[in-house]
Amino acid sequence: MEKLLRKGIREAVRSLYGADAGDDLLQIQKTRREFEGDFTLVVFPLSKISHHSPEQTANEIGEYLTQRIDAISGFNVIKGFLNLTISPSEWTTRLDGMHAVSNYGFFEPGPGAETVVIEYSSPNTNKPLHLGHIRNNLLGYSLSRICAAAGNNVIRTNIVNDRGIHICKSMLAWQQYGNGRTPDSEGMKGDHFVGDYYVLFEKKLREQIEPLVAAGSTPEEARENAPLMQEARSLLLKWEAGDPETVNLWQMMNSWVYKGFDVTYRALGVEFDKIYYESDTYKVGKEIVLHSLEEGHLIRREDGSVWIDLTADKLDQKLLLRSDGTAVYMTQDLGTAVIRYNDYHFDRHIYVVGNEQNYHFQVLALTLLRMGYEWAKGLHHFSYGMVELPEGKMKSREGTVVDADDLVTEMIATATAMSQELGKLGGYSDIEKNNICRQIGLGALKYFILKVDPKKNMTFNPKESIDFNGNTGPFIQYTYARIRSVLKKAEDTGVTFSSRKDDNVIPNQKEISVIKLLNDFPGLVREAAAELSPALIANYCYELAREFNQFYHDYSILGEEDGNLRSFRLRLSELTGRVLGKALFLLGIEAPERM
RNA sequence: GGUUCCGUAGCUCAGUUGGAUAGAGCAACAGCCUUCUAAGCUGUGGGUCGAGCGUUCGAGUCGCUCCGGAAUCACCA
Repeated sequence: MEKLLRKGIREAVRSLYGADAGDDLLQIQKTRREFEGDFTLVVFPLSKISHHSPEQTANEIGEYLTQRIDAISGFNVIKGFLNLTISPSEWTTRLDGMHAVSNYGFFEPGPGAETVVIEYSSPNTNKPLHLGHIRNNLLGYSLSRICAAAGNNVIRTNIVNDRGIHICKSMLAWQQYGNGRTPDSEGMKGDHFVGDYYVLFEKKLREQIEPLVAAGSTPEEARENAPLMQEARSLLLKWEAGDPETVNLWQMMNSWVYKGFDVTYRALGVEFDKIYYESDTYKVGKEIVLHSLEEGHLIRREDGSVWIDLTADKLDQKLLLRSDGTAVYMTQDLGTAVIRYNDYHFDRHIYVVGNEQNYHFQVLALTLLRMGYEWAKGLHHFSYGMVELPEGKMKSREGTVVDADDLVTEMIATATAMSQELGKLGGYSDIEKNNICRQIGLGALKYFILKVDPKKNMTFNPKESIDFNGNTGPFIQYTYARIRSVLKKAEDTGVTFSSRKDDNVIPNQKEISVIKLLNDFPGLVREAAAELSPALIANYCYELAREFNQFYHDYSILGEEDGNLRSFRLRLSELTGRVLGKALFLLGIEAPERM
């Protein structure tokens, strides 16, 4: 539609003023609600070409377009704004066209499609997932669907941080205080079980630190010298040396954690195509660093540590290998990136990681480039903001961390309670009810998180439960369910609707508003992929649902006597439902048939 | 201190490559179920877009300065 306008306006300018108008001069936007019209041309930039006043220019162009283009039925000019009205029959034609496309709004990967690797989740295996991880997982998963819908080949991947001193801490605590207990023996999820030992380690460590500080040590010294810390370090050395007993313990505890993570991932509805483990990739990272050192890209200091000097790029020197030869965080990320490139030859690699690591990813990409990996230009840090509580950051010390499993459980419980209170889902089996309430509770949570601009920090107030009314996931799900319900009733009562356009249907303003939004959907999918913004999709869902609900409220669909009009409204409703379903799909939100 | 990000209604958030009188939801108040699902629809009140200066026909949006908040600058991850 915009293309058509753009072409027409360019012709008008050429014919009227004998000049070519570049794209930057043709500013077309949707007409604001308070004015009459569908599309607005901002004429100010063109008055330089026309050498007439903005008003006169607008009138001349409007006149030209109305006469030459059938789809444009009228225009009005307010100041420098040319408001164009699209003829109602053009809208029914558009609806017909959209309705006929089977996978409307989604694009197949063409010959030139990019391969995009998306890394998200990236958990440590010493703690269960919390609200911060939920934001990460939901963003990553949604991005993967959006990028795929825009026609890219997407690989969803995860890097599990399964080694390092933090893992050794929970291992040590279990060794010393576990008495052979297991998640099974305690009836606990494995990640929570292991996480408790990590917390226990910190508690016992603090008990050891206190007397040392009282005896005159600085807190830093005391921490380093505490017996538990020493033991944790020696456990890490044993692990790196491949000590069988340590490795066995590590494998056993990690397997507990993975079992727990699987449950959480399944509950959240996220998936991966390929999972990498830091315990594999750090070795490759070390090789790459040593190789690059030989090639002269890096610096070896006297103590044996290896660094890269990025001061020329206004960054610092960065450690890549410790003096004892062991790997740091950066080392394994270098290795992971190289392995992934070898695995997939990606065009782009998107890291979904919090903004606290902005510096890290700047260094990562630059380092790989210095090492000669040109593809590192395709690395992109998708940096999202923290989830904060009203009091500020979540602190595990103060027990204010919002646990992922707990939150999901609560959301479903709230959905269930609300459903009961509203007297919904009569006649459904318990299994069906539970499934729908699960979809709604998760829909509320996911939408709540995804509607916010990813790069901003967001606030979550545990005391106020997430809304189910207004601009929420359930609102959109509800709109979808309503539409499905109408379509089901149509089917049950034998009302059919043709997919072909009827010329004599003149849509009303509400209907046109909905069609306009439906018309935006494919462009929106592309834009969301380009901007990497699930929030765009979420806000679109809301707008579409709201617009449809107004139409639904004001007009009858099945009760319409005029068969052509009824058929048109059914087509409109069906496509709206389809688009809402697809948009929710892009957010990783399920759409219930009834609620 | 350096770098990066954020600041919009009481609260949570939208606001397109700079366009018209800055929008939603929640909360508050007032209405609408005999009719396809009221988790809905309609209305009322609520704003110095952190502050100032600049760029321009036009600034919430771009630039500079300042104020406030966050992150980061580890032989942690």
